[in-house]
Amino acid sequence: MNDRKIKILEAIINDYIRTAEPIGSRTIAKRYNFGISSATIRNEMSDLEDMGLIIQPHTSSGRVPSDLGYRLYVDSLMHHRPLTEDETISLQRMIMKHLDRDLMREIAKKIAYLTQYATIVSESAEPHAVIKYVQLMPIDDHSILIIVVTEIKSVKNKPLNLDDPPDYDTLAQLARLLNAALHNKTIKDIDKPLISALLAAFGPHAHLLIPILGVIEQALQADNQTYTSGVNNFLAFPEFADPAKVQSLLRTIEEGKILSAHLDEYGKVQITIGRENETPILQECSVVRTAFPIHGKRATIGIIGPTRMDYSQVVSVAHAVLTNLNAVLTALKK
Amino acid sequence: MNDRKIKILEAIINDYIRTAEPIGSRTIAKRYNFGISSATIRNEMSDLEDMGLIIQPHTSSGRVPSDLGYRLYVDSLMHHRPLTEDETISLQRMIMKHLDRDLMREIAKKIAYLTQYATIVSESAEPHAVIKYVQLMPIDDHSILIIVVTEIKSVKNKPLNLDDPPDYDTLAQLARLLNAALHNKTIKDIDKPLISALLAAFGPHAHLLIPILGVIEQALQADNQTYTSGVNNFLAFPEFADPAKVQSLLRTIEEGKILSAHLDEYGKVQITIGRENETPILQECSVVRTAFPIHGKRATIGIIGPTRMDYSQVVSVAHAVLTNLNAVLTALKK
DNA sequence: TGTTAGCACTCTGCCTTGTTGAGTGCTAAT
DNA sequence: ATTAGCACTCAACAAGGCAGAGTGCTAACA
Repeated sequence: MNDRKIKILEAIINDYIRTAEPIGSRTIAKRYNFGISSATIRNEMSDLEDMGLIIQPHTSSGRVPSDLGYRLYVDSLMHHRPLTEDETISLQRMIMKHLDRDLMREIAKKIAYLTQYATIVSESAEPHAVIKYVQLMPIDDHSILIIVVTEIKSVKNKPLNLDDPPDYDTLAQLARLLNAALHNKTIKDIDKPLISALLAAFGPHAHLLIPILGVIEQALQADNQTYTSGVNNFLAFPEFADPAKVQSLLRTIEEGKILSAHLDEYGKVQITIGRENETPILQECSVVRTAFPIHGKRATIGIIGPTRMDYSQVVSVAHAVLTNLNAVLTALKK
Repeated sequence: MNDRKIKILEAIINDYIRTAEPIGSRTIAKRYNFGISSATIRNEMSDLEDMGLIIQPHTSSGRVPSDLGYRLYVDSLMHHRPLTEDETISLQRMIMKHLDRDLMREIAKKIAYLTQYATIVSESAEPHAVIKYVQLMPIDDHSILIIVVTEIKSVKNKPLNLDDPPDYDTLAQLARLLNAALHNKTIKDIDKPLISALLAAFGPHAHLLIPILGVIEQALQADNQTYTSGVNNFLAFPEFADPAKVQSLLRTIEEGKILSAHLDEYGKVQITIGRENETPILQECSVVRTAFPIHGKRATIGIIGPTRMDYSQVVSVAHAVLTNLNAVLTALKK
């Protein structure tokens, strides 16, 4: 594996990412001034093919990078390509504007716009989320509001209609009981003995406990809000000319299967290329995934394109989102 | 316009909805036993074409319904086709299960599943929404929670970090001030004089007012949550074999332009066919729209397919959703 | 007068065939 | 080790030809 082979492989990958056409030896000889003839390149390409890094779709065509080729490129050849200043500013503005409203949706939009690939962003509860605080308060003569605060800034509430709701002070008393019992508990900690104890403590208001526990469960549950943007881009890729393929891909995306493979680490960017994906239709795609914590929840980003995706750009955009989010969040904490 | 023409038009529309292939006179003569020959049908078809109800894509092909033809069909010929019992039960279960969680998303899914057409469901604030109740409460030593209840069951809340938050009683006092000033007010009623008055009343806690008003504004704002399902179905329609067309359609759907034409009446089902739509790409589609009030908000449904869509089925499904929602909601009110 | 059989004509879709061009592998010369 | 040259392969495209579905028109018929 000499330096020349690397150069040729890079040339093939770069050109193929742009054109989606198999690259021939003559094309490389002309486009790049490596100072070697097409015949030499042919020989090197033959070697690269033996190594499994490139593939010949049919006997007399140019070469196309293989999954393994992309893997090598992604792991050691690829360059980082930072966003322009304008892009960065616009990204930061968007984050600040939507920090507590529609952030996931807007991130999906932004990434799809920047990369021109389909993007999924999903927000779900931390699996180890704990209850911070429960509050009950009267809304009007016939209803009360149940409020559950899980992690800092993550709040769930639900109104409850009652014929004869307890008064303010009674509700405060009940809330005190709940907080004493449930503070820093996870969903698993709420077991039968605990519920029995609470029922007893609630006394004449025991009937309130079930809806309250329901809201708590909802608040702790992973409810997996998912936002998608830019799926239309798939229709422009020649490798997805077959409508049946796109249809099955869109269905897979809609079902949210892309983000099911769980990332453990926050802030890392993970790439799965072609066959490395488990879902059949995704084996013709590459997925760039990353995750970050926000508002006590866990957000996951997935960017999906053909294996011929512009990894360098996509990874740069993903990093940009992570770092700028971080910057805004830490700036706010001060 | 005799009875026989109607029959023939219906035959053409029904067959074309199924097959997407132009229908010839011989086909009709064979498939339907109207007791007339293909030549007679040809004459009638020629008349129908003169009336603008059907179209001949090219000189020697069968006929295809025109937008006008579909309009006639939809307005006077179409039959209602009720859901099966199983479908109704499953629909009702879904509604009850998701009544206060992900209802819009699930409705979109359900309709897309039942009709096999792309479905958009969007939820937005009523333009005349009023403030019902504002509440402030402490979360912990460094933050308070702002809660705004707009219509019954529509609640918005936001935590606010503070160095030195007021205590429980002070907050209650401030909330009382807010409620006195804002009860049953709309966003437009919150003008400068009102804000000045509140600022004065808040005294040393005036700095809390701005974030509070921000949350109120957010609660009253139309935030237009939109859910989409079943877009992949478009790829199966032969009239959308052109990827560029589908791409532009998907983009239009993603941008949420489908529901921009506002329906005034709740509970009505409105159909726009082909050229009746304003958006260019939608002129090859038909859109079935309806709206209903829920949780004090306004929900809008849009079902999109080719002009050759199965109107009868789509309209029936739309009605089914409306009536079953109504049934569940009124049942709960008791 | 409305209906129908028959015929000539038209147009699309599909299949076949031939041609072009890009690309390869191999061999022999440098 | 590199390169020029050559024979070979294969996809993509265009051109031609055929089959089939469908029409409009005319003439015959009830």
